[in-house]
Amino acid sequence: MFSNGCEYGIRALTIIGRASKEDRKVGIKEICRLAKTPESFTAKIMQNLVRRGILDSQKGPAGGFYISKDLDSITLYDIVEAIDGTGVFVSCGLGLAHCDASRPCPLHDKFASVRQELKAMCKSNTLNDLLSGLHDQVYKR
Amino acid sequence: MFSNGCEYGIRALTIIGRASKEDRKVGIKEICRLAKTPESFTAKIMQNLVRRGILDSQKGPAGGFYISKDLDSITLYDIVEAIDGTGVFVSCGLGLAHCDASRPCPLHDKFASVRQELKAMCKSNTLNDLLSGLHDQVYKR
DNA sequence: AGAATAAAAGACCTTTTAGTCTTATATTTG
DNA sequence: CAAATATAAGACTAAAAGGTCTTTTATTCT
Repeated sequence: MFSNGCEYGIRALTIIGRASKEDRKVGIKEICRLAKTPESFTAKIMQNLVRRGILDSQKGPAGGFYISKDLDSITLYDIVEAIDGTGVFVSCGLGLAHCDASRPCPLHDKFASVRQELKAMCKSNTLNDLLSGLHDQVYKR
Repeated sequence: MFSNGCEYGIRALTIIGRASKEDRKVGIKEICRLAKTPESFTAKIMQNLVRRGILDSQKGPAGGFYISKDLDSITLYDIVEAIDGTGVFVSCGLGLAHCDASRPCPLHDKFASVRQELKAMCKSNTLNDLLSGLHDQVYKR
């Protein structure tokens, strides 16, 4: 459904979000240790999210990643869009470039409603919502 | 959502299914011309589906692909499973190997219901159902 | 039987995704 | 200012997905 990078990104953001609630910055090593994600790859994803304004970072000692925005203002949709784009929310189930209500593929209506529910779910869940489901050992292997 | 190969496979099957209703076999060239899919790649997918018993084929002149099963007995789920496997129907939204109701990831419940709707949709739609939405120029570019 | 036709098989190539590693840059602290 | 620390940037490598091409095998038709 989502790319590996996107899954890693979401997991990492929950770790950072939790720390941010305690006004703590988190280094990439700690993020990846807790999120169980590959370090260099995750770092690259984080940098992309910083550029897109979802995340903040500070270099140097006592630096790390943190979130300055309201955790309720960052939706799952925002995160997925930033990493994977909107394809999963809008593309035709049969991969057609020109599939819409006026020229529907055989799957159009049925697929559209699934996509719609996915989209609604992602729009209605914020990073803060995810934190309530994040107990200490969630990402244990 | 589905792989390219899976999308091609579904499109190709609608072409073959329609022909099978008229007791016609279809060659790979005609299938790909109508389904707008790449020929060699589609052929490979068809061969996989033949091996898995979803599709039948006959070599030689006047040969081609056809479906001998009841078109109502082949669900979208069967097709997706044959080509992409069951991953999309069962995997954790955050990519965790051990995510379930007893040890849920922060997204588990919300994601499970989307996945569930996708699964239900795929199980309840048969190849025959798709044919009613297939008018002549559906896969026109 | 021989020629033509069509799928089967599998080697091969290309592109994208996934992931690593090295070097540079910024920040803090002593 | 120097040393240490941490992110930024980007070149690089590996693996998977996507796709092509050639050869073989089965079937039909003359």
